[in-house]
Amino acid sequence: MFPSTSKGVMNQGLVENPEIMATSHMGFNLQASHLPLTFSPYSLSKTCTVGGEDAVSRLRGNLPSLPPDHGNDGSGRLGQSPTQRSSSDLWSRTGDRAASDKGSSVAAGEYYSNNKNGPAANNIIIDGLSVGAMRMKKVKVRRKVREPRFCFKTMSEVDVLDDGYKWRKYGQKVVKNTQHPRSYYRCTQENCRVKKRIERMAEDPRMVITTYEGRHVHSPSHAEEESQPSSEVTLFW
DNA sequence: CGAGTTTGACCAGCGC
DNA sequence: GCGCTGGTCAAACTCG
Repeated sequence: MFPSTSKGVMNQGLVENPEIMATSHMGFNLQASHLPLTFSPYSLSKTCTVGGEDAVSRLRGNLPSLPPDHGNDGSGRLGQSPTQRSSSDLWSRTGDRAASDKGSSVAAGEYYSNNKNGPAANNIIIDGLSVGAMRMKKVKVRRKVREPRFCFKTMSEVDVLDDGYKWRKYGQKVVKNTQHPRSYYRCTQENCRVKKRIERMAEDPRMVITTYEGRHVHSPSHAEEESQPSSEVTLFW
């Protein structure tokens, strides 16, 4: 479903929004209790460190959810203003199907291992963005609907991170070349089609790879009590 | 009893 | 065209 890197789709020279934009579009929220944490891309184009001892905690609750159709023209690319475009020139498009489809099992390991910084404690490293595609099944017709995707890895005992949203598991699959199954979750909020995949790295089972797909059209279920002042968030760079 | 999880089956895309 | 693989569905099951 998502173009693989091997097919060269990733290298068409297209420019996407900085991944962090997509991150905020998705209303991404992460709890500090799972540090250390490392964001990673499907492929490298740039590495940014949202440094700080409590970077993750500051992340939580401070990434605004995107209005339902903002920034997505349905073609799989995030909408960009000229201003955004200029800043995104530093970023190259990553694959639409990076961590899925053929080779994805290794993909997880390969793409993430590109991060040479390693899981530095309390540092968040974001080095890429992938715009993905997803299939939607309606009756017997599955149509492709591309959604922005964002993935990161955390060193955590637990698989499912508390990101403030409520998820419902809808599938589990053992992917090739990995001993750990990949779990599929959907946001339980009505009309919210955000999904996330969770799997453990083959190379390092302590590392949990979480891939978000889509954008939340609502606030975190408990954002009110746990969100921080928006002034603390510095996810636009 | 409702919500969430498990799990086998099914389907689509891709490579050969 | 066929086989492989990842993603999704949905019935059965579990849990509170």
